[in-house]
Amino acid sequence: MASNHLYLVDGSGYIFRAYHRLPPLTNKHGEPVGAVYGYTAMLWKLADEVHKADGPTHMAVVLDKSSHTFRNELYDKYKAQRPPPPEDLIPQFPMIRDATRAFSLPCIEEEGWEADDLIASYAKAALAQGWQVTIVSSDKDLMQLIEPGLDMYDTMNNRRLGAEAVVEKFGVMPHQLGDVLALMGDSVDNVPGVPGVGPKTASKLILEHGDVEAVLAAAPTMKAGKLRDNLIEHAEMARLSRKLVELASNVPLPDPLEDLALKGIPEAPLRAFLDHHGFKSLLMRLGGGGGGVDAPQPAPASTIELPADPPCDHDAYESVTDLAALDRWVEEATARGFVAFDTETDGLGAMARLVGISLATAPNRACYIPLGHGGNDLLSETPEQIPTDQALARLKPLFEDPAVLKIGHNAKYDISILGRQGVSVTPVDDTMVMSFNLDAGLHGHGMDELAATHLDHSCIAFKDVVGTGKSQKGFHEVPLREATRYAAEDADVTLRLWRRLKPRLSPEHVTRVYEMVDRPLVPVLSGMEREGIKVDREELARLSAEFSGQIVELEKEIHAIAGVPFTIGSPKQLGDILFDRMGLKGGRKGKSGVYSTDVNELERIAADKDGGPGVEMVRKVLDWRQLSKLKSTYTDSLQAEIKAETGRVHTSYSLTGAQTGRLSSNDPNLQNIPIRTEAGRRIRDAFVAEPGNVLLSADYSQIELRLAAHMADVPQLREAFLRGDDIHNMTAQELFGEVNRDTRARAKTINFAILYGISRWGLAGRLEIAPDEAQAMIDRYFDRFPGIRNYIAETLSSVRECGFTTTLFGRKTHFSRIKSSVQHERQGAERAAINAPIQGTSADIIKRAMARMGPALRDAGLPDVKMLLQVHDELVFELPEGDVERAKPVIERVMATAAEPAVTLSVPLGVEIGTGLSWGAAH
DNA sequence: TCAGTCACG
DNA sequence: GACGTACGTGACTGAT
Repeated sequence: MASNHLYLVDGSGYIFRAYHRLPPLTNKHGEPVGAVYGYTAMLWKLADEVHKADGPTHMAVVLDKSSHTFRNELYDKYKAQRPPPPEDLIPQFPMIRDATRAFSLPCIEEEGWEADDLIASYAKAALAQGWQVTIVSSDKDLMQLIEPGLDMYDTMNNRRLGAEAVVEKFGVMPHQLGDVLALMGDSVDNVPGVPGVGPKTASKLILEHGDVEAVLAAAPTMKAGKLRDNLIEHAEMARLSRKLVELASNVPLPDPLEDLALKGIPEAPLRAFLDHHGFKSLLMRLGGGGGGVDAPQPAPASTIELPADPPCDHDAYESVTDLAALDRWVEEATARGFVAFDTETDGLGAMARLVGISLATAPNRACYIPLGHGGNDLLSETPEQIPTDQALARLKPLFEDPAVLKIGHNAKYDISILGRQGVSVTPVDDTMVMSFNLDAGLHGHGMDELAATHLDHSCIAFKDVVGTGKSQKGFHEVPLREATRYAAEDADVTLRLWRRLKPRLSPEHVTRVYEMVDRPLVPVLSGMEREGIKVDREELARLSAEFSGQIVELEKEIHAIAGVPFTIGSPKQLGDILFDRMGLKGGRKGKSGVYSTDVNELERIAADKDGGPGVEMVRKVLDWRQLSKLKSTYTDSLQAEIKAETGRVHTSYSLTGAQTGRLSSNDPNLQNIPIRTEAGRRIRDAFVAEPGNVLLSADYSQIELRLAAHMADVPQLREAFLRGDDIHNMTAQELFGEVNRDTRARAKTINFAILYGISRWGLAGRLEIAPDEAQAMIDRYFDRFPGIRNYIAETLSSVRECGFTTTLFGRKTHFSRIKSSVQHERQGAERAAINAPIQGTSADIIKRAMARMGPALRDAGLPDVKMLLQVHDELVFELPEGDVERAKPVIERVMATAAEPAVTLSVPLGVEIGTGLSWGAAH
């Protein structure tokens, strides 16, 4: 029997070469696809190799994931001045993954390693097993690896490269190539080498002396001249270069060798991929594809017109209750290379109980696998169903198969549920996130709404299945046939949405934000939700009791002053008491005829120096309000949120809740835990670490102002941040010519006003000055910082033209009211549009930091550091006390460099870190 | 279900 | 001249 033969494809290297060799082709959707076309054709060629006697039995595509590797630690200039990839190549990177998936091949990439290192490690492991290895690449660095049993294959020239090719090109054997490359250096990668030494001299030196160290040792004895001097003077650079060109061959393999076995290419996903891009000649080779020209045609971007799918047929859905049927579904999904899925649970949140799983592979081809139906209710009979552990044992390989794309709608939730069952889910697409990236601001992204919008289909309402109010049942009590109709429909609709939304990503230019920001975050958030954070119930109970006593006391006093008992919590009653009964002046009624009693209004009254009983009462009402708020929203409610299983509180993050791209947190909201007042801060002290651990809080300092300085190009602000100056002092100096407490406070207010889109009245209200004065101040700000004026003008003109704003990472937010004929609607949209790119870019950056944090900590040997919370510009971690000092620099680095390499900022990102036994203490 | 209020960045 | 004129959230309360 022939031995195994592993093909390792250097995907990253290939795409750059293909980009420069092939014309700038565009597919029918207007997407640049030249390199993708070349890459696809290359995979095709490799697929043909399978049939040859010596062909591959195992294959993987290896890609570069991170820009930061151990080589950057050795030499900070390594690859530092590489120009960013060409604009029209960037969107092609994610398409490479799509192409790879269409061929059902695993994609290997790992944070902290270059593709070359992974290739070297896989090659070494395979050779050790006695396998043959072929590296599909023509990269000179990889030629070092050539040895008996390992060759290279340059698909562009159709050439096999063995040791003789290395001798021909460099004059040395492959095992000496590293030494030659080190002496030569590489200007593209910024490997320094030795000045004046090129390939010829390098190979001569190495042939003569053996390796770099021997050359350096012999240098003093060489004949006097430039070469000798350079070798002596740059010896250290030569040694460094030797380390830089060395390939790491002991990287832990992300996927075991056996998983790279070729399984054949399922036709459907490949056809879908080729069809999407209009790669006609390849389609023809697949058989049945239309004729016509070979290369994709240049064409303007247009909306994708898919033929309408058949309507949802609920009777076509299958209830899967035996293993044979389940195996058929797993097999079909594996063959297709993608599957839509959904989980049904009792209750909500990451800690809910799994009741069933649905799958869909094509419109109306969907099933429901009941797992936890019946059971704890005597009235409902337990239907026949596969025991959960058996079903999951069959489903686990599917959910974990790197060659099968799992499509979910709000997949974060399903990943949590399955994760608790020991099943990880990867790779994942999420139609809710896709919709958000495409259409944020236009409509919601719930499945029911999207089904109505895109599919003209109205989904079975959940409450029609489980009922409402007292008679509401758990999903496990829903009869099997009905549960199947509902659950399988969800998977079916998810699949249909995916077929509509996925092809829109690239032509609408949101591939980058989807692939680089939001999609990688889905499993990360899932993990954070499952992790939860420990809350000290007794501490909260103590606070509740304490607040309660004060509230009762205040209530008595307020009623005594009013002379009549009333509901203090009713703004209507309170307004009537204050302004009518007690005769306080300045009461303003809103359109509903109720006096305003918000905190601004009450504080205005409370500030009255010679206040009568009314003023005294208002002060007590303010205290009462604060304590009631803290008690009802935090100290009482949070106790109820502690889950018995974990003793921790598990929030749920919404990726699609905030129009700007921020996350939001709910059930409970852990992004608005008090901090600004003393009473409130005590609530933060109830968020604690497990024994032996501490909490670490890391926050970006002034990130939005820094981004404004970069995006609006304000030199004074930029330089102040570079110097590390106090930014509000700087603004005060610019605006008022002197810095004191008052001018700093006013400057701070104006700086924030700028971020939020300013109006003279708004600023006037905040600063308690006349609108005219506020306007003068705004004018002065614009005169000192003209970049801000330009930024606002450009942002507005662009949002008026396109209807959306974009962040530095390409995130869109749509503003349909930007053209409203109602002035205050239009002006509101304008203010939001000015803010959205800044707030959104900040959100993009921290999201990237979050996606990179886990791998970075793991690579640093800190697997026990857990990321628990995100609060817009802050990340909260729990970690063993002994890990703190090692974790700090890793966290700091990941956060500070999170924009790179996609975006290069002209201001540094400052990160502040604190630790303590409680969240309060970590600040 | 809405409006008002207030906790956070 | 008015817009309860700063952006983005979620939870709770009382009133309907």
